[in-house]
Amino acid sequence: MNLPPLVQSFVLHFGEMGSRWGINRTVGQIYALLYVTPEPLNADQIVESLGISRSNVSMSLRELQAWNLVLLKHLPDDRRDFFTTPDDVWQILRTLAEERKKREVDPTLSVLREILMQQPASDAERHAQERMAEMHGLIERLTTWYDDVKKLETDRLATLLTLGAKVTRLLEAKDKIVSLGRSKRSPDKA
Amino acid sequence: MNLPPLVQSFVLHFGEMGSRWGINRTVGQIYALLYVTPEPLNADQIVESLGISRSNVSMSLRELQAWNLVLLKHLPDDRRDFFTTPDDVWQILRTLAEERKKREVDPTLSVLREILMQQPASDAERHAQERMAEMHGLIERLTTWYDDVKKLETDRLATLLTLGAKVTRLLEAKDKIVSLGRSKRSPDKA
DNA sequence: CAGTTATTTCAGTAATTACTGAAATTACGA
DNA sequence: TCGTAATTTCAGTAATTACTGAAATAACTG
Repeated sequence: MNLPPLVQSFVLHFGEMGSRWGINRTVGQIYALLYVTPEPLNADQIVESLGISRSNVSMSLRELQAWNLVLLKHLPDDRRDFFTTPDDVWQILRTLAEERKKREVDPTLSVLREILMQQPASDAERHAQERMAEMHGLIERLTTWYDDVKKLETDRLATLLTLGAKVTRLLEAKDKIVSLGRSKRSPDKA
Repeated sequence: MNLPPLVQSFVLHFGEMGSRWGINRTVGQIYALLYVTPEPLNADQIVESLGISRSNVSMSLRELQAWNLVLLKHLPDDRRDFFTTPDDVWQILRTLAEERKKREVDPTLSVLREILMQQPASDAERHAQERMAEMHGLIERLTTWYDDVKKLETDRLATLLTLGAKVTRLLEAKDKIVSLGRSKRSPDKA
């Protein structure tokens, strides 16, 4: 591997983290390299930079494409494939969230749904189904929220993030106003 | 493996998903089993239920404990260890988020910080640092938000989730009120 | 079309990770 | 203290995953 020291640290770190993130070392390294490099790179440049086999680069790029984490570019008068990552880190975040959901959450959601359709044949199964229903309920809530939030334009999403838990204060305020209005017109029965 | 069919489906699914979630098959299966079983189980019961070796169970329980996903219980007049999962799925979610952040995000954050401290020695390094700064900024924003939100009590968190993107409407309303107030007193210069 | 370059595929091998059984350790109870 | 039950450790092996090099395929060019 022959890279500027700062780049190398970054690339090696992504390689090490790869396994924790559900990708492998090479995939992590290639992603990191593309991310910090200003111009798109072709496969041979990656081979050169990371000191790995051509076939490994080919397979890893395919993997990164499956994750939608990489863009294929073509330069004029050059028939080689060049690759980069999207510039916008928010877009990267969205892609990452979408793909992880698809791989890590959706399959479980559908298995849970399937099991919950069945008739329990014992107390054990009845109890198990109850627990699965709780899990299913939580996951559904989370994914509904996610589907909702992912539609926001980036600057609104950023606002939402910055606001964080402060939103609840806003909610409290709203509650007060609402209950105030209600108490004027028709006070709570409880 | 000798389990009621519904339980078995669930357990096998968690086993299969294990690798995608960064845990292994056995750990996933044990977790699933404990999650749906009403009473705490001891190691031998797990061996029995899943048909795996005693030592594997021991190691996997240790792993689950490292994740804080499992509770150790003791029954009176029985010196064996019994295990369950917490009842509250929201609590489980919090633990999961915390542990994944610790393992998957924090190390990268600290590597980024370290690299960003260094003096770039070339244009390539300068550009790479800019990209890393973008990534660092985004991750910091996300973790700040997370630190903020995780402090909320569960019902507030649930409200926030249910509200989802609708919050932005509330924000728009607030913006209007604020800008209205401002325009009365001292209109924008821009 | 033949020759050249770029990319992919895939069988074999290397590296890593998961699991087992036997032995060691720990924690009691008589 | 000795014996027994519970748990852990760990060396060896099995299973899985990652990677390579050679061969095949695809995409162009003259």
